[in-house]
Amino acid sequence: MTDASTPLVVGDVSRAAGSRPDDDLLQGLNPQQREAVVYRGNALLIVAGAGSGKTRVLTHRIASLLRNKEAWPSQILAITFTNKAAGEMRERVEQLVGQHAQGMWISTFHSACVRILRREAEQFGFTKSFTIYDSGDSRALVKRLVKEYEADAFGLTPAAVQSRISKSKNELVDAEAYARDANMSDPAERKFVEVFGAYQRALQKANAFDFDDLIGQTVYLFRAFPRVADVYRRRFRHILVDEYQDTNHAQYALIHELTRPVVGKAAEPYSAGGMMIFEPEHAPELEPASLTVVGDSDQSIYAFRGADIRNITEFERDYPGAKVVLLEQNYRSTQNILSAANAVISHNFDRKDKRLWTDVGEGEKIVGYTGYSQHDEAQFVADEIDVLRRGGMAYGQMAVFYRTNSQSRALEEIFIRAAIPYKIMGGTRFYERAEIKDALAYLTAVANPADEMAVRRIINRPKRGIGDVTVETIARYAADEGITFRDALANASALGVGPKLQTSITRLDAVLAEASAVMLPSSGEIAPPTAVAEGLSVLLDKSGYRDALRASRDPQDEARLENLDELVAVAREFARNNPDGTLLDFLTEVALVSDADDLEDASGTVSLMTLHTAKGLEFETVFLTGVEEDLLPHRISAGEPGGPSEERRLFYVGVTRARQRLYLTLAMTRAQFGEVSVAMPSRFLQEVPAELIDWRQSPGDVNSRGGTQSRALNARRPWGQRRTDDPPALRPKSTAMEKFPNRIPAKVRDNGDMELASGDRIRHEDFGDGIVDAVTGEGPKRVAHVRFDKAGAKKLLIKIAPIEKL
DNA sequence: TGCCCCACCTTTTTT
DNA sequence: AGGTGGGGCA
Repeated sequence: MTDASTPLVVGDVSRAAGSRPDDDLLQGLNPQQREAVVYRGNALLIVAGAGSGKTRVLTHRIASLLRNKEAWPSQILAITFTNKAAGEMRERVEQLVGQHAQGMWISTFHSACVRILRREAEQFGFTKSFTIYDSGDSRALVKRLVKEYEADAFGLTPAAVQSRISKSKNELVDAEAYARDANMSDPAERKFVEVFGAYQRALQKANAFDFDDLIGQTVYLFRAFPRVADVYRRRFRHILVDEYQDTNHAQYALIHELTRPVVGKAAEPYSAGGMMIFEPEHAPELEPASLTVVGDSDQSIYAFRGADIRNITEFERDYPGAKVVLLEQNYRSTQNILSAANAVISHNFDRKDKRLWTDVGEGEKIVGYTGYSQHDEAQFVADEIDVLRRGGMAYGQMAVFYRTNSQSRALEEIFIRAAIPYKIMGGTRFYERAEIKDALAYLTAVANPADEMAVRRIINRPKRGIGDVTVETIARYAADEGITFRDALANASALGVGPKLQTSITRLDAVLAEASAVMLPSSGEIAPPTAVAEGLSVLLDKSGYRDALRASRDPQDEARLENLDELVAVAREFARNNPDGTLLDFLTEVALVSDADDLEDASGTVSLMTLHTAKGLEFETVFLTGVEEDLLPHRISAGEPGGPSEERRLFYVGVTRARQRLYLTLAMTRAQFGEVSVAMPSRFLQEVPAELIDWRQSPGDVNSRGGTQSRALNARRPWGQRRTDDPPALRPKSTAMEKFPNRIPAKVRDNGDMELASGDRIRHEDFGDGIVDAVTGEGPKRVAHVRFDKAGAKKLLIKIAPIEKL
């Protein structure tokens, strides 16, 4: 996080004569890639298809700029989508140019903005110790305000309010601007304006930014203070943006601000919040910085949160004279996989045609499988992983993708039973766990005492007998005295609360003060690198937080203690990597780093993740599960403009992650909301040319019950009886193509409105005869509770179960 | 104030 | 189905 603060040098940077110092950087690049590396001009758009080596091109381009002495490291700003991508890029540039990589800014939009805002916060009413609200924090705040303003009476749910605020900010429309254009004759709209305004005031009061503000306020800063903007325009001469198709309007505007020409005359020497800026006495007017963007509109999957695909499609208009380079040769996947991807994505009508190709050959066919249930589907995946593993493929080379996080459950259950090591990427995040948020709130209370939310969060954790009534008393006292909530804790005796409460409050105040002394030593002293970890331990121990967990009889609290230990370990690790890192640096990193970023220890385990998380990754083998209507494409996308296309791109992203083997799997029934429902094969399956898929079990097979047995049933057999002599991969290939020529079968097994009542006798293809105990549910979701003579009690979905009435 | 039970809502994706 | 939050009661 620290910056080498290289003095800014502008002007002639001479080129070495003779052979280019970057010759070796061009080795092994195809002509298009080479052009993308060597082109020099104000604007360059690299349209990079999946797997076309864009990271290579980007890193080599940066290295080339450095090697040729066309730029100092400090003049380079490279923006990536995730911290992980940033780390990888830095590493690869370092491999190419060694120490010269230091001083470059390679980071996400959010991290870059935090660095700028910390330096400039005082320019506009914040202090540099501001904290960052993640979506959970924002949600909590919105929720409180919705309640306070009784906005729910107008049909405004916290989730809706939060999303509207976020969308608005992504369009650079702040609370004031929104209020100006709002339709104030609509009472619900008026209410929203009120809440939006209150939300923003609360953030300001807490000296905090939410995710969207990090970008939006930086843009505001640049526009309101051109002199500040000029500092960064002079500094960053080469700006590179990865995943440009996923930028939203605010991010677009930020880049636009940074790539304006510097028109103002250089002002007097100017120090920007710690960054020493040396400006030559006669700073010349400067050309705009050169801008390189890389993107693929076919991989735009974040429109739902404001990403604007037009940023890439209209790049040439925004930057006249821009050069466009197309990378279509794919170095990742087999031709079969690419053909499937090309075929599916070509169904999106509003795109420029682009066809990925490779010279590595056709490769294996795509394998299709249809399970009876999601457990059955998961069992197939587990069995295949087992077979591939025995064939020599490492677990780390295999990944399972799904559309929604909830789908991971069934997979996990089966994987645990099959003893397959796996790791869930993303998912329920470590940093969203209650105990971690508590611990971070303690740290925040120390780092940014203005953050009332943080103090409120921890004031009664562990239980100190400080309830709502007392909290409000403190809040009122703070307001009356004109001090912060945090400072009010120091005057417990003046609050007019009972002696027991006074003691509790004073103790908490003392703990916070002690930790503060450890982590934020008074001026002059420098906190040792371990200060954060030590301070955190002080907070957790002396507040009684750990003791309370230890004393608890809730078995989950054991795990919570371990999580806290892990957080302390993270703090130590942070200290190792950032010897000068402060408490604020730590909190910043934690707020901006997602779990998806720590993919390092995924070796040796199968990776499970959502399709969104999968973007930018690649695996030898990919299982794309739940390829069903209403799931992929997701039901909710149907109603949104551009939704179905975006889902198709999501499918495309998933398919193109696979290097050699691709599995497309689905289930005929899926339990959702605790209810079983019938699933239909996804339309995307129809869009894959039939000859590319080898169906081990097609939807047609399942519906006609071709004598195969449910794997879920296999799985329930005792271990010894498992048919190890019949591993799935060695089974005769299905000839089901004619039964399911890649068309959604017209004859799904359908019992129609079969009437069943308790007492009826039925016959099931697998379970034999039984008697109906009860029927629950309605319509197509009616479920029969059946006691089978041999197989015991089962619940069956009447509409599709292979049963007949006797 | 704290605990327990019930109702409800979830499940789209994330920096 | 499972988790969370709110409300009511001790």
